[in-house]
Amino acid sequence: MRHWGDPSDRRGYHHGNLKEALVDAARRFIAERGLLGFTLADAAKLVGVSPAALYRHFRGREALVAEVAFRGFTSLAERLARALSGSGTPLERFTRMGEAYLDFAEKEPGYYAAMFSAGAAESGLSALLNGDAGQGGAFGLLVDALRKTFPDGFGPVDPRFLALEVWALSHGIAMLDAAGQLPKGSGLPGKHELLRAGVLALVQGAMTTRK
Amino acid sequence: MRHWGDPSDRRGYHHGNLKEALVDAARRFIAERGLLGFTLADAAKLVGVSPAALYRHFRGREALVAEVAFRGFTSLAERLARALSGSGTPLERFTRMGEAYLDFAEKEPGYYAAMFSAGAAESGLSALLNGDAGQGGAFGLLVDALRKTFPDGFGPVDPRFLALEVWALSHGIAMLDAAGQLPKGSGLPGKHELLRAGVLALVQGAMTTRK
DNA sequence: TGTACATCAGTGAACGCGCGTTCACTGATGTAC
DNA sequence: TGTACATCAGTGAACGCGCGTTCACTGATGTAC
Repeated sequence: MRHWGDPSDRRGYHHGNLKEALVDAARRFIAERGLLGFTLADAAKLVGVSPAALYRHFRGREALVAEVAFRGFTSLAERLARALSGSGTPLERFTRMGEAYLDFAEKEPGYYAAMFSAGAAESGLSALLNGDAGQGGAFGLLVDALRKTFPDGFGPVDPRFLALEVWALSHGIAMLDAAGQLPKGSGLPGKHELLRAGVLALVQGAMTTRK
Repeated sequence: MRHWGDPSDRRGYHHGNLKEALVDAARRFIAERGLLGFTLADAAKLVGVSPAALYRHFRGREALVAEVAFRGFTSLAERLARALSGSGTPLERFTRMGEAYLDFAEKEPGYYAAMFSAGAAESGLSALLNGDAGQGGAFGLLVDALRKTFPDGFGPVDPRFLALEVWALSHGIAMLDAAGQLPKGSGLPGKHELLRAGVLALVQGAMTTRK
């Protein structure tokens, strides 16, 4: 079986799938070495192409990273939607969505780093985040999920406010985990339980808030 | 008044306070341009010294960044401790501690970025985080604060577990805010209210958890 | 108090390196007739 | 079907740059006698 991104993919002079292969290589290098450690030269070499070939498909390094981030947001939204549309009670599905988020951050650190890098917010990617669920926006998806999971609402609390809290907690756990700053072997439950219990507490806290 | 870090500080051939000035310059540059954008050459120039002078005080770039991170942890722990030892009810002081955390992340992005950079966990700095409160560990401080603020405990929930949740939420809010990914002008309350309400919900959630 | 000397914080020039990017080019592909 | 030609995805060599780091050095400081 042949894999894109492998130098042996080359079908002669034309690669045939260079753009995809470059995005894939970038994602992998960012995952391995971080956004700092990723270089165009390495990506080109991995793909089996000269460094200059990249410029047929991207304006430059920044554009390539932005493309990785873009695909990351798309992929994340897909996974969250899939987790949410599974079987079980609404609360179970909502919980599974949280797990899917942490899994994504852990298994796709390349995507995740690109998505939340310094320049990501400026390059119009935030629309992907804050867009409606129908437009594939991950945040909109979360808000919708909250509305469906808890149809009675949260009293005076705006679902978007609650969604922000859930997201911030998820993001914080994911970042601390990625940085190796969650205590290991302390006898404490792991990150998934951390998120599950935290989300439950946030939701319950919102529901018991009365004007 | 003269400031360290200003080229005019030079008292002739010997700087007199070069180490401090370099750490300060590094912190400022990291704040302005991020960890990627910070260079030793810029720091040396700002301080008014040749790039080579740095090597009298640090083994290299990495060591300088580690020193910035070290001071960041120390400074954060001090501020948290100060916020906690103020006036008011325990809950008020605990809330103020959360605000101090967010303020630190916002006002000292140089420290914060260095503290939570990729290499920070490996360089023994995690001890500063996870150490006891008596040793100045910020996390230990948080655990202690929870114990004192809620002397009745949290039923079956380990205070360290709750502290992790609070910290992850704080960190997540701070990171999203720094990346410009918290929605602005949406009519939603700001980050401080986000943290206050979130922490309250987490604490209440823990208190109402019964085996 | 004055002098010799050890110490050490600085200089400044240079280094090797690897980066992102450019350029004129060439080989492959697809289409018109 | 065969040929001419436009298109365009690749090459490969080179670029300028700025980085972190080194080196032999020099000037200032402090101490012993």
